[in-house]
Amino acid sequence: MSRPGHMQPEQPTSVDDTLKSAAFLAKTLSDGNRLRILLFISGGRKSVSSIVEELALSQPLVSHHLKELKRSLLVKVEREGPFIYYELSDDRILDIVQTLSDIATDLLKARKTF
Amino acid sequence: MSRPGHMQPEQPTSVDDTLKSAAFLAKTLSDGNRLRILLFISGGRKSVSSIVEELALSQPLVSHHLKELKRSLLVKVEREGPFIYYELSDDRILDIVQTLSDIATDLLKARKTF
DNA sequence: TCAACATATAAGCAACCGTTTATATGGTCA
DNA sequence: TGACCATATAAACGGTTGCTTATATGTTGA
Repeated sequence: MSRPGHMQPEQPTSVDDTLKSAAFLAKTLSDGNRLRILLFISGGRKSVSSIVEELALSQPLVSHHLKELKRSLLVKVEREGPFIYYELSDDRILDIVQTLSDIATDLLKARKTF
Repeated sequence: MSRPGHMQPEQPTSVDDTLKSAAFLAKTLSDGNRLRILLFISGGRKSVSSIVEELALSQPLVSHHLKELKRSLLVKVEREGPFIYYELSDDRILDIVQTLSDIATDLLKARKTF
């Protein structure tokens, strides 16, 4: 059966819906500080305070960006005593950041060459 | 030699500068209509009016988005008579859009499962 | 030169974003 | 309980974004 009783009915997902989701993810990646945070926590789960120290950003600003990353499901959160650890939820995000960097570098280089 | 006389001096590019460029590209990808335009012109160079027709968007809106795509160097432009054709400048953009879509789909599926 | 077409630009607007400053929440340990 | 630490939230701000409506620019063919 394609729809067992205990599952939610699967609403058909249009191409446009998927593109909207992709655009939503891209928006989350569209801030330099958020990319720095993503790269930093890609080295293993990190507490908020360690991010604040490493990236030299204010604590509320880091909290705000982490909230955005969580909202787009790009990070997983774990509480451990008074500390809260953030972790990358999908490593393919790193590939995307890397490819975006490569493309940006190439496009700029090609423009200067003209 | 690392710096022949006819070349511009290469200013050192920091990791943060590269991340900023990547973030800038991501911002251009952060709108559903721009992604639709990119996918459409990935099938070969397209005139503005054909984009307007295919995507059912207003002509000024399409022009506006094309300007953004051009500003971030993601498209190349060619005039031919009264028509202006836009073309993808780097096919890796398609991989990125595809991967973003995949990740978005997986993250949403994983969330519903919990 | 003029009309018709293809595209770009300008002005305006509600909504959103990144950041700062200030304050609240929640956990730990004495 | 209360002081202390880690983190989150709220409010306010200037700046940006996506879109619409209206107008301008530029090309073609008569």
